[in-house]
Amino acid sequence: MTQLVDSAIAFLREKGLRVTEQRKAILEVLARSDSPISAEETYALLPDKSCDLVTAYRCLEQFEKIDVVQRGVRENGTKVYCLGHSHDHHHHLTCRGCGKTERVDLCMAKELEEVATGYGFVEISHIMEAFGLCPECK
Amino acid sequence: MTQLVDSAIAFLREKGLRVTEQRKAILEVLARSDSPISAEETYALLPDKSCDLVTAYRCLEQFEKIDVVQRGVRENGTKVYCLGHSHDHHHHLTCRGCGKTERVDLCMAKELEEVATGYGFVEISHIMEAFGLCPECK
DNA sequence: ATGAGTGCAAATAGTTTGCAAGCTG
DNA sequence: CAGCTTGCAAACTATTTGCACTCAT
Repeated sequence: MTQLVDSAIAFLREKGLRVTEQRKAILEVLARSDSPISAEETYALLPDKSCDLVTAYRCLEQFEKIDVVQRGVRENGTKVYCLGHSHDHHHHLTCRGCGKTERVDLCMAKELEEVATGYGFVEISHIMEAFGLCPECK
Repeated sequence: MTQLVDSAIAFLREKGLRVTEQRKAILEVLARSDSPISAEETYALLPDKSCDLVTAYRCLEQFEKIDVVQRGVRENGTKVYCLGHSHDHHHHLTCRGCGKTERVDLCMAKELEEVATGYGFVEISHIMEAFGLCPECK
């Protein structure tokens, strides 16, 4: 748990980002969450308002840039984040009813890369999210 | 071109939705666009404000429900729509620079369905979008 | 004629920006 | 002590909702 946070913090330093209490708190929250969460949710989970909502947005954005977190989207477009480098790239299956999330280790990054290269595109990224109703909600 | 719109209109009737000038105009715009567009963009492309922006939102939502259009998301979370049934399911590769879009016929719906079923999930849907820089923008 | 559909105004959710003050390296 | 970070307020974008009116069926 703290293991994850510690290595993330080390990573911030490496990348020249400053390590503040706020950032540590945000990383803790992400480490504790077993599913991707939005900036607002991250903020809500912070122990007694460790930082401003705006700061949560800004940090998550920074974290994504240096690849300390991975970004996803909800069915409604909300951006969500989870701790982890892109070499641990994976996706999620989210319940439309209760929000319960399962990790999905399927990915077609390679195939996409090929198709994209065929069109002459570079710097390919992708978003993939699956939604459904979990056993309890159906 | 009108072919697509006509069959879409027929589909609305089948599903019990009413066929209005506004809906026809929206379908025309979608048929004319070669890439998925947002509700705002659809609205902007309507010949001299054929309907209100809100109506565009509401119609696109309805259209998606009856499966006359397919919904996607931009990298920033904006919802986008393109004409077409889910049996013609496909994805897109969008340029981060100019917005140019290419169709991608890759899809892992089947694999996702399997994994999801394994977790006991039902009514699976998914979102997948790829982004990159096109030859002109790189 | 009746309820689905529309327009207008206003509310909401999620996110971004400007700027002065604070803290890290 | 320079400048990255933060907080607060405010702006913004995308989308939704309430309600009276209209029109397709």
